[in-house]
Amino acid sequence: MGSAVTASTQTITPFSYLRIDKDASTPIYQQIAEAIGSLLDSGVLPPGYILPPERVLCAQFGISRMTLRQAMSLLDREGFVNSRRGVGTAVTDSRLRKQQQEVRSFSEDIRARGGRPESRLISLDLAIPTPSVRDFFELHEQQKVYEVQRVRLKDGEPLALELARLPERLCPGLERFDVARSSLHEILEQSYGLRPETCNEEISAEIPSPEQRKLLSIPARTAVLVINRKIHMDQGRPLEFTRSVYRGDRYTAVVHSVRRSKSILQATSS
Amino acid sequence: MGSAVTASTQTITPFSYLRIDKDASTPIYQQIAEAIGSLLDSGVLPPGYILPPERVLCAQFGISRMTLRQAMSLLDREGFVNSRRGVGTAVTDSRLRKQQQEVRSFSEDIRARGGRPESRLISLDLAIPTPSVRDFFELHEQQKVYEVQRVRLKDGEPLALELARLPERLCPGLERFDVARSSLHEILEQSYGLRPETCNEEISAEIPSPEQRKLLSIPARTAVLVINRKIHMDQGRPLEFTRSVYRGDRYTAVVHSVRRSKSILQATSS
DNA sequence: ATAGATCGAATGTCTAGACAAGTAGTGCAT
DNA sequence: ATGCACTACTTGTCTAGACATTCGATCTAT
Repeated sequence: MGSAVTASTQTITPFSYLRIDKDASTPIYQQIAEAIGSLLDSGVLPPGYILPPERVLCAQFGISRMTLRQAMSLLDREGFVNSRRGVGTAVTDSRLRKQQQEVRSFSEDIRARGGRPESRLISLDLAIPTPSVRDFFELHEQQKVYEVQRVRLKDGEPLALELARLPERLCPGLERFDVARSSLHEILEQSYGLRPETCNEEISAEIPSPEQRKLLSIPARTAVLVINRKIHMDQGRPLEFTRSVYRGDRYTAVVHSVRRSKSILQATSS
Repeated sequence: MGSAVTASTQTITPFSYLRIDKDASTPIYQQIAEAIGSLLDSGVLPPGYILPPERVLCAQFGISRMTLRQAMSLLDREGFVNSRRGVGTAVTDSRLRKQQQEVRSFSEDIRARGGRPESRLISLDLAIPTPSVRDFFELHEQQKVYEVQRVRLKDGEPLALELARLPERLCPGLERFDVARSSLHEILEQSYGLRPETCNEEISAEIPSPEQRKLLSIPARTAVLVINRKIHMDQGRPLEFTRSVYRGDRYTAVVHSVRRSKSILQATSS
């Protein structure tokens, strides 16, 4: 407050009240990114608002410019702000946040939609995989996969039919767990140390089979949304291959995408 | 070659042959990111390969470490490499590239799938929008929107029925263009300077109506994939609201997602 | 053999500057 | 009034260091 950084009058901005702890274990740039990020997130600053210049912020925080720019880089990367050389750094509209599409399990998905997820186990087998499944898992002739078939419910109502396949090699003894009660992904992470990293989904529309119709209580003249998802782990190792059949009248897949940013390699565009 | 950076023997790596131009207009860190990126992309270095330490690369390129780290940051952000403190920087499996889901027009989508996109214009009207459409575009009572209805074809076969809505205010005189021949997105960008930035899609499965069945020549017992896409521009301004109906037997939506990275604000998780 | 201390090497963070390059406005000359 | 040079201010790029933190291997004492 009383510090005379420059002799001129200091404009009071919302940034004047942010404080950082230089001795904390979390790095300064992260503290600043979080502080400014939450300032933007709370809606205190309207979209288009021009932030104070970097040098002013540096002086206020008492840090070097490169450190501040590291924080700004984080904010820019996630779409909180938008810098233009020679002009300044402006607050971006919150609808424009560049969040990556996230890998979500059924449970996480339903909870994110404000529902209560449940499962009913239909079968849990150890089986010889079909060729396409074996290909995906890169297995030998004899290696088996777990096939977990469940009815998935949202708020007590049947929503989807799910067939998850996992290689036995990665999670031996899976049948000992109660896959109906706890989330399959929680079991994989906590008991086997397996973490999904990337996911590729193929979404298509189909007419339900009589069996699907019965298991999901699908009314007449209703289609189903079929999602085939392939999940990989950190070094690209295949983890899960799941086919989910959702009631078309109760479920909608949501995809968020952004404009192609100038990539390092823009070979794919013709 | 002849430079004696250190007295010890220099290991020859593929990086030894990369050259940069310090006087070029493109920044050094970007040149280096591109050079190393293309090296990784060409598959010269296998996944898991440990790059030379930063300080070695700095010496080879004759640049400062912060500059090299800026290049590495780019590569890391796009998933080309993976750094671990105390260990080193390793090449990531190419299947693990963290590409953002991209905004694609129908034409771009079909071309990316290796097909030839075409259009047949059904109607182009200037109409009073429905409440939900008006809400999205933030329009007043009297303001109108263009409604462009087209049959979209892939390799000459009807694939989708598309109803695109655009506010008249943004693209007055749109009817003068040949929206059947050229891509709507190209017209918007080149003639009106309108560029899509983000896109939100809701994908659902439905039973086709008799009219849809006729226009798309949909066979019996086939569902349709319905995609509602809302496109925004740079400051979050709404640009386009489109409803597309795809033949379920010919089209599959593809979604790529990644594990939630440690975000600046991780408030959403309960 | 095994557990623990040590140490070298690697990335992570940060500093205090410098110059480059783009933008928008000021003010002058026409 | 109009066009143009100039200037102040902004972000972008880069340097040459410093110390911190983490990991893995080696060495040592038990």
